[in-house]
Amino acid sequence: MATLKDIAQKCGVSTATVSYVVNNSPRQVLPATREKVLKAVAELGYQPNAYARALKGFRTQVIGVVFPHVTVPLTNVYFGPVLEGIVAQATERRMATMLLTGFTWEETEQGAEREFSGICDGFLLIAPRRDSQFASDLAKSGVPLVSVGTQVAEPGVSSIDSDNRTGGRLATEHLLALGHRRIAMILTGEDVSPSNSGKPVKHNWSALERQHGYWDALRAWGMEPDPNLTATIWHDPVASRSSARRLLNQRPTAVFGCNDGAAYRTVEVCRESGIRVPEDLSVIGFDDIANAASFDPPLTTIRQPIFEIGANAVEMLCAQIEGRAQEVEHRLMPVELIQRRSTAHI
Amino acid sequence: MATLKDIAQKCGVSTATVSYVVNNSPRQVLPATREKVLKAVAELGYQPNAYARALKGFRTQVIGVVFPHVTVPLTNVYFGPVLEGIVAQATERRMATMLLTGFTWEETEQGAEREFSGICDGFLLIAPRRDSQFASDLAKSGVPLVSVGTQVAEPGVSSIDSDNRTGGRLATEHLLALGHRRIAMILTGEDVSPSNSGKPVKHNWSALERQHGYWDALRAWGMEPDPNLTATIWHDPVASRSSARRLLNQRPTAVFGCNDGAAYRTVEVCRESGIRVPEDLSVIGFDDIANAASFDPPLTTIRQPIFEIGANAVEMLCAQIEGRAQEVEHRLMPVELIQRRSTAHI
DNA sequence: ATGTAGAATTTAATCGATTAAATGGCAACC
DNA sequence: GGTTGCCATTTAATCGATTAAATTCTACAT
Repeated sequence: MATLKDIAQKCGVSTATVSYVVNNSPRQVLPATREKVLKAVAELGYQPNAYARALKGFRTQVIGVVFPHVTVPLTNVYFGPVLEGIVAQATERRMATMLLTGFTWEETEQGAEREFSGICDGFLLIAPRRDSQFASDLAKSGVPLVSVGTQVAEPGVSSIDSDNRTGGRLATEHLLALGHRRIAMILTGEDVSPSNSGKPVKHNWSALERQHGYWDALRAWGMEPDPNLTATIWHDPVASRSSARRLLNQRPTAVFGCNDGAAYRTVEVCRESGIRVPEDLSVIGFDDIANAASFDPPLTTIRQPIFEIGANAVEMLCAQIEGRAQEVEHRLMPVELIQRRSTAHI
Repeated sequence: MATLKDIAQKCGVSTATVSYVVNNSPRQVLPATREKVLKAVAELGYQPNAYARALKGFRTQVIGVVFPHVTVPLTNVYFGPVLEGIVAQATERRMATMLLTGFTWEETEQGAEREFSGICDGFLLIAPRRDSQFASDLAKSGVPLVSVGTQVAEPGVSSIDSDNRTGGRLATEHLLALGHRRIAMILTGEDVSPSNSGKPVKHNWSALERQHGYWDALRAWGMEPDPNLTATIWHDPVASRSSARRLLNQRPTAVFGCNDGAAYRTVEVCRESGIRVPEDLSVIGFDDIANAASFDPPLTTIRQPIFEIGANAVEMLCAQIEGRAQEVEHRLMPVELIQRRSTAHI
């Protein structure tokens, strides 16, 4: 690899002069000299060393995306489009995206901090939950940081998410307007398998927000949420099914799944039990993932702008990186009811 | 951010000593000194500056994945799992994955080279075609590089791919064994829209390899490929459909789609034209993407181990990076016929 | 007391850039 | 001729690490 020095030697000038030419510095450089240097640069295929530059405090043009690989694989219906949005927006700004991940959340945080903290101009945190040591550390050291999909506990960390609470309300109001009164909700969470039954369930932040919206709607219609009409499912398919079945035994007339996957699994359980959707039970989801429209029946759901969330996250992060001083911001992206055929009048 | 110097000052030792402790150098360091340094490191939350280290020739533990964003979006059925495999294997090796992309292939190559060439220990190239300036440049400068899914034209560049030619043969033999004789093939390519009709079609490397396998099988059965039984489709859905229709007018009894998407689109065109699959026409795909089994009808296809391709690519790249000297290697991953219901005896 | 081996630590060069400050050269003006 | 001022260029410090070489210190034998 050719260095500044090589160019300088070849041209018989100092490295400073070469640097001025290469960086288009406002310094005066004789046109003849500039010419000579540019020629040598082209000939030797010189590329400035990114590390040396970064050492002098330049931006590296790299965004770190921190996420746990196990719970949120890339092909995930949520994470995939978010990453698409991130990469598209980063590309637009000529930045690269670095994926920082581990097989558990703890490993992810440690790895990101230990190995790569110096390399990125800023970080996007796709944390499944509110508590994050990494977020606290970064926030304290003033490194630009935006949390995606979760408002982390650490104050002072900006975040972006869809307006889950409004979405939860919209979904529930839709069911209420269709005449439903016994409306159940299915949450998702972690570590709730039977083997772990003692410990408290750790729900995803977004699921809890959506539940708040669900409660809001019920209360606005003068109803109090019935704890028996809420169930949690998780990655274990067997346990999830039995949990769903238990819920259906409570005879709800409608189910609000906190995401399309949960809704779809409910539909599957219904099919096995001979419950028709939407005739016997209305089901509404959340997300409007790519194939929600081709479900059988096509799924009524709340659409959230997943791609735009990723793009906005990059935009917010760049604002921080470039020091366009900002208050802490919790940006909420609008959601929208998409009516299809899995919900019907009672 | 705390630096080596800060630690050194706090402990009243030189930076060299701190460096030795931090790096567990074989140098002798008094246990008391070591203790003192480690304590300061913990207290100040010191992290070595990755750039300074890299400048001294250390590995950065970053793999660059170079791909054009437009043609191969992340949620793509092929690219998604490949990237999964890459990230999983990289994570296993405590490396990070940097996504280097642009909106066109040219932009991608320029960007990767211009901005980030110094940052990565090596590169994975997911090039859609054989000719790549970037690959040539990297190969010449000796930067570790593995091409994924394409054998680039530049000699000396290792590659990994599934055994497309064997797969093409397997698919065709399957159809021949079912009694089919008029077997059509659908390729995919770029820049073949009507507005671009003058220029030659640029087919994907993998599609062409599969076509070779198709020819191999036909010839082994004493048949000469009929050019009228080959069509190309591309991103433009309208033009693609008319191309598929033209092909069907040639009355094949079976169609080999060079990937599952192509096969599926053929099935759709058949449905519109009242052609039943597999009764009137057998259709076989390639890839075995995640939902090939839930197609209607479930798609017979050639499975390629997409995830493992990504993982193997990282392994090959790391071998290069670590100097475990290798010949140039073109690794071919095994493929497998998956029989489902879209193909039938004539 | 002196010399010396070996352990512990420090000094200083280095990686490849950037950039403030110093320098050199040249023309214009009194 | 000598001074001034400006332009072009170079010198040298700097970023934060690593590490060969130099140095200091300790302990022990003679």
